[in-house]
Amino acid sequence: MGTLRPEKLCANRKRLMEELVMGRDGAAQLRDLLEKPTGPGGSWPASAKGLVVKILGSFSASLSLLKCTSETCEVCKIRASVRVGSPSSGDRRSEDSGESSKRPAVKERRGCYKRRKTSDTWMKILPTMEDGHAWRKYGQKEILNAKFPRCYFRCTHKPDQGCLATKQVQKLQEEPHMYQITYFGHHTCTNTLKISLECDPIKPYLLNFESNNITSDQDHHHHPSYPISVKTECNKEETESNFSGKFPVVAAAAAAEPNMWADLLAMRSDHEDVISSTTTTSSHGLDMDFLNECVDFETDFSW
DNA sequence: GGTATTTGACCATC
DNA sequence: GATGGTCAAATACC
Repeated sequence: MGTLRPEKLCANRKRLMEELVMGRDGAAQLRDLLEKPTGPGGSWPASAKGLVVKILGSFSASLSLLKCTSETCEVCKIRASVRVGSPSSGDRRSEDSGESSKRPAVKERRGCYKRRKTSDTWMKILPTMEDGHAWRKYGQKEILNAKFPRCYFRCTHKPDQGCLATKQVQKLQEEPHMYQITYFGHHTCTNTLKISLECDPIKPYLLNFESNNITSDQDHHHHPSYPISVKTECNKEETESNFSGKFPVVAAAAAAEPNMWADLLAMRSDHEDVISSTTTTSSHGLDMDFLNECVDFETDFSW
């Protein structure tokens, strides 16, 4: 796989963010207008009607962008394959033979060999390779046409709990501070669920997730009420009830879908310049308005 | 001494 | 034969 720049991963994603920001700004303006006295005869001013059209347009555009199937978008390609893929047995040979059957008739060139993306495969681009799980490195390879080697990790709990989750981590060639992380399989091991906001200024939006008595990610989806603690400042921890009281949507979504959050936060970093000029930011640097909006939006959209 | 990482070798795939 | 993924012995670290 060649090296990917985040902005090349999906130009539509960037546009999606811009459309969502426009929609949010429009809604805010509309709210301000609606708080003012209505015009003669009790009718809303023409500017309010124009804003409604603008907002509807933004959200329509956003929805169509979410249907992105761009050939240049690796994320979309992987997700598309995930949607059509069937659960794999974990047998690499059978997986690869399955991929061959879907491949175009044109034989791929050498160096284009890729591990099959199954229903348990997804990719992220993040400023850190930390994701709250314990991984053990088992290999590293120089990859053709890639500046940085690819590192191979498997779950630390594979020997004792048989957890088959693995991941591959590779620095992006043109953005060495970003990591392309490809996950294979879900964790079936048990560990502790904790969400902490890193205080490292280099990665101010990172959330760490550790599950507590969770038997699988599937269970995690079905029971979004696992104990969660959220560190909003260094060495200061908030209880789940405190946090969920302040940010109920964030807490629920974090419990329900940690992977989505990593995606979301990476996306947020990409668009920080756009967001920061239009939204409020909490004391620890995490833009809760933005997160809440994204959560509201994303929870209605299943990949 | 136990655990994690490194790295060359092996194997499957193309 | 080239490439990517994994294994496993050697090494490093705590």
